[in-house]
Amino acid sequence: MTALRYCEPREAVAPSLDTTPDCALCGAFASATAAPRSPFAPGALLFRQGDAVRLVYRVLSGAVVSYRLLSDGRRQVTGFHLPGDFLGLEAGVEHATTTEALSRVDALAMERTELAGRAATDVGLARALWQVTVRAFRRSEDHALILARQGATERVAAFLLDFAERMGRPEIIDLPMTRQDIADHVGLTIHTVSRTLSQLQAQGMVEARSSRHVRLLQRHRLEGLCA
Amino acid sequence: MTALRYCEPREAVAPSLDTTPDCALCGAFASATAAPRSPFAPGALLFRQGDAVRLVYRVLSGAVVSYRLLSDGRRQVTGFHLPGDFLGLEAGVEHATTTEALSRVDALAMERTELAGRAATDVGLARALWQVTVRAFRRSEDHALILARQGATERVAAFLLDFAERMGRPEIIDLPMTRQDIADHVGLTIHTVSRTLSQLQAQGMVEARSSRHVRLLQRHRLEGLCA
DNA sequence: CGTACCATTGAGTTTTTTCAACTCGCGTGG
DNA sequence: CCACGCGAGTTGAAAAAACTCAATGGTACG
Repeated sequence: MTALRYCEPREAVAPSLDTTPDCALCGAFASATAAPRSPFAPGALLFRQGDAVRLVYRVLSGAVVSYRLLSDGRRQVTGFHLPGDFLGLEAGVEHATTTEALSRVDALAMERTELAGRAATDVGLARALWQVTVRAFRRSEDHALILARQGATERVAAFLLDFAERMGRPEIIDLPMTRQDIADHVGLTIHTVSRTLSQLQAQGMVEARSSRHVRLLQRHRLEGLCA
Repeated sequence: MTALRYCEPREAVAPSLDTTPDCALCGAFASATAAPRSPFAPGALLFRQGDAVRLVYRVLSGAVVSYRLLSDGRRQVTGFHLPGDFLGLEAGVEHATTTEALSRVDALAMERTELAGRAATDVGLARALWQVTVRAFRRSEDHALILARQGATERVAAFLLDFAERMGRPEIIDLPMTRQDIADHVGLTIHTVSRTLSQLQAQGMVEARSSRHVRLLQRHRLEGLCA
């Protein structure tokens, strides 16, 4: 069940300073005085950039996108969130991103104050919060590296591989986001993303069954691109 | 005194979920069974990418650069560290970066196991560790945004402003790193960085007294570039 | 004073963006 | 049922941005 992914991390990101894997956060959400929120419809906002952090979430189903809007209207997609992911933990007192449901989304909610209160007495929970943040940091640095140093082909390939990995390496990946979302995530225009996908398909690495369903035909070649 | 910067953060990055500013980490380093390490000479490595995390540091003086080497020889500078900064806290069991002294560097060292042990019983310390990581995460996301969406001029301007800010906004900023270091940080080539600086100078926003000493003449115009 | 490293600058090339046109799929309303 | 419109996606051609290659200039240090 992918909802438990962060309790059994398959990423090679080890916990910080100590090595205790930890599911305290999952437990906190499970036992929280939090109702499973009524599901979010596609396009619904879980929270907005600048909002005070009241609730934090754990995604149960569906997909979510987080982004920041720039003053000149450009948009930076900071990440996509899948079942098992936590939302809002790495925020300050204000949310740094707007977070929007891409599909129908079920999530567990928890009061930030309740979580903070528990962490103040529960060292295991405090450590878990830290670990989630460390993972988010690592993910962000990996992403920065791609943005700083890779061309369009590498960026798109890396995105596809990463997303497939997080989906559990299915035969065909079902992309819940638009090309624009991808472009705003990997720092390209929608045109370049589209062209690049067409090129990957022409080279036989990928098959686009429809624009939202992509089959990865030659994972090793894609991985080679991300050197 | 800049060495206490992280105890009195001037960044607008608030602590996570709760608002307690916290200097538990400073205290931990101050009272650690850690010798102030003999200073590092310029070019000396504090640790290497892939090393097990044995010691974590707090910089007292000098400047430090952290970077990751890619398989194809390219290099991504993840950040520069100044007095007051902590090094190695956001790492997993292995360091994700190589960290190198740019100048003569004095630092306090602490055993990772000692810090982890204290954090296991000291909730305040655990929270401080989390907050430092949250800040690193925010910094990384801000950086990713620049890399994803900004042109050369904006990148260089943002770098100069950020560095000046961290130095305490001196009249003239003294860059401890080479052009190559800057280029590898902002995701450009050394040539583009150099050209861009020349342009900023031609436009009167900056004065290069020498290649390592830059005076910011029109901060507002530079800030305008980073819109 | 020469060597080595860092930095700057110019010229040509590559990559990506921009601008524009066109296609596809899908739902709505005539 | 079909025409229409709309948003999403694709593709081509021209323009802009950044990179590569190459040469030159500057500075520190032996």
